[in-house]
Amino acid sequence: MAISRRDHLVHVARDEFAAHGFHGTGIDGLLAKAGVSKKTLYAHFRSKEELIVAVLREHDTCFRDDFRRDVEALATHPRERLLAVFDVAADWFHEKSFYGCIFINAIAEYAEDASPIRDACRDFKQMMKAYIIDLARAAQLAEPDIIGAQLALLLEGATVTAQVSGDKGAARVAKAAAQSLIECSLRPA
Amino acid sequence: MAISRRDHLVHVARDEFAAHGFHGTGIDGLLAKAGVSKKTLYAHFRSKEELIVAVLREHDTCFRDDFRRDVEALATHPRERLLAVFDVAADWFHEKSFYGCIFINAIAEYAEDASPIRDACRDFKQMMKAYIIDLARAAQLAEPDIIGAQLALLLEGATVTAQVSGDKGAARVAKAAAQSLIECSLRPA
DNA sequence: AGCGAAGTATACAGACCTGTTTCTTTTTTC
DNA sequence: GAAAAAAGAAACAGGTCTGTATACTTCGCT
Repeated sequence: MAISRRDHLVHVARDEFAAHGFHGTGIDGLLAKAGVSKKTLYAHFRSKEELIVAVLREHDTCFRDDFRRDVEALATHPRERLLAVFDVAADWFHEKSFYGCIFINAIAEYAEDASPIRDACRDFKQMMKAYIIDLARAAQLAEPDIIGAQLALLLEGATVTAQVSGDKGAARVAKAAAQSLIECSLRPA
Repeated sequence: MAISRRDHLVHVARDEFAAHGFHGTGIDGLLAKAGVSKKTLYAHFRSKEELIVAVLREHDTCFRDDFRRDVEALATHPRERLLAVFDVAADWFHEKSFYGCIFINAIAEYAEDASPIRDACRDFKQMMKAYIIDLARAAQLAEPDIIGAQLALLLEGATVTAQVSGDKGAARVAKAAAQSLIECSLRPA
């Protein structure tokens, strides 16, 4: 079975929002790109905001699944997987259509304290952090919560740096820092 | 002498852009908030984009000066100053009107490869990284370029995390990571 | 006092925005 | 093959956007 029009629309919308921003992407242009009529859009979503939330939620699960798969394909031992995170990130940064983290970009445009958009972004960030902490725990590091949170910050920083400065080497820098942090935690003073 | 209308406008524009985004801030509303007429705006700037660039450039120098002053006020010894960076960041995160890094937010909305907006953002990030590397060099760390770049990533990550997740404790996490990285570099294996 | 620069207020143009509606066409299902 | 559901096409409504133009007012300076 081919994918539904809804899913196709969400997929195209994700690319357009990532490339041109959320306010910068008009409904008409988006629909033309997707080859979908306005009626269909508003049959599935009540508003543009609802479409945005759907895009973010879909990207959340999609990105998570891909990321985990890639990490697990790159390394098998837990401690290596913790570092492989940054190799997967490096590949991501090098993608032709890399526009930074769509959740960060979404918050930049929708800064209201409480909104489904913000919720989706928070949820994604929490999930990623939890994943890295899980890897740290599997690696049997002494304080997985602390190290995991630190590595998550490095990943965020590398992502933003790759986006804003176009410095894709940020992934390597972050990986080196991660390595230092892990090694340090293994031989306490 | 009172500040010029131009500077006043740029200042108000910065607050509005930070709070509601660039596309989300309309010229009319902005002018009403600033108490300035449209004619005055377009006498000083040829377009909204030119105003945005002016806002970013002004914020660049303003933020840099404040940041350095605060770091230098908090600590005198180079190594302490390197850590004080994260204390200053923590204060920033706790400000009532903290909306993340305006340069990151700008790139999120204006992702074109080459534009004066992107240039302003790149310049700011490069300047901040250079500042941290300078501090690392003054602290006589073995590889100031490497450690400095790593600490810059931590600062970026903490900023984004504080913004997206509202987790202002990210500054503390980043500071702890910075401390580990510095200590590690002082006692090589 | 008077002149000119600078600012305000406001209307306007033209484009674009989101979302609705109407009518036609395609596709599915029985 | 016919009824029914889904989707396309396109016009439309009402609003907002940036940027321009016009007319009036205020302020500084001489």
